[in-house]
Amino acid sequence: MQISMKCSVAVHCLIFIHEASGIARVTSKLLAESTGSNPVVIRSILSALKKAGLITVPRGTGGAQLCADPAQITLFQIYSALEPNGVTRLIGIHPCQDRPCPVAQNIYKVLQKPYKKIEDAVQKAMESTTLQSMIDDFHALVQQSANA
Amino acid sequence: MQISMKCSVAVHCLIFIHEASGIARVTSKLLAESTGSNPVVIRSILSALKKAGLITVPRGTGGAQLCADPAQITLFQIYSALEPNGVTRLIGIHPCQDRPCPVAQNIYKVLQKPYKKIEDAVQKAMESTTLQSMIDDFHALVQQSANA
DNA sequence: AATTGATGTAACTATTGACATTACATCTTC
DNA sequence: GAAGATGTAATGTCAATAGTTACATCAATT
Repeated sequence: MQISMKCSVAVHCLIFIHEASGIARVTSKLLAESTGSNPVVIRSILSALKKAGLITVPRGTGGAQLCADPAQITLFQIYSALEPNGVTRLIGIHPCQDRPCPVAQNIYKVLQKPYKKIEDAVQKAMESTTLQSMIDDFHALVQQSANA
Repeated sequence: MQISMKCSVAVHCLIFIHEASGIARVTSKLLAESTGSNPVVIRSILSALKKAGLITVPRGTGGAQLCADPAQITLFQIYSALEPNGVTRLIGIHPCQDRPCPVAQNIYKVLQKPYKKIEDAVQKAMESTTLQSMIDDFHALVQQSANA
């Protein structure tokens, strides 16, 4: 399993919501068209972001809005909102502890240290990226293509 | 997709091969029993490790052996041997570049920087773990349970 | 209050990928 | 040549992901 596309879609939605703020009412249908996804999929992602306290989604009328400072929202927060077990689920160890082999009985513990190192590295990398930095990059890219 | 169990099985095999060196002839059947996996799966893993120059597997007779210093074999080498696109495949971005929305057209580029950061972090974490360090941890664990 | 358009969810389907298994050709040693 | 091992293609199985349909609920407008 990978860092699912849900994560990239979520970032997409958050940037969209930020850019549309005060301009348009952002509905799941609109986001579905922009992301090439499905309104139901979008709603489930927005629901997760909502539970994490990153956005508000008024019921009935729609119109999602950020409810936190983009500079304070990290990629790790976004990812964690979507994936219950977070970084842990990125890694799998084959089950074999019941085997009569000493390697089999200890491989799990042997792998724990290096795998934890990887998880921590991923978390740190995600925490070092904020929504604001991605919005800034987005603006720079739009500016570039406007000049071309 | 995740760092597949192939990777943990591969480490399992390499430790097994190291420990059995000079004691027993390590066949895919033996490794399958120890890992709780299947001889064919083991053979495909050994084949990848062989191509990466980490082990030798004599045809016909079997008896895999390390052909590199465990202190020089990193987890990243092991993982890269198994997964063709390495760390890149850990991450997915939804396809939407053909959409008429500026966010859709730029989201791929916006995500490249943070995702590259994650990949680099994973690679570094993997490179900092050697087979030797895992073998050492394994020995310590065996020693512990012998004392208990 | 009826209509419209939106969200919140459950349920189902389709697809993909990982792993397991079968089968068989090939190779080495005895 | 027989036995046992590897190399590999082909198939089966299962879980996870994404897409879709359906419908209850809600808020604003008329």
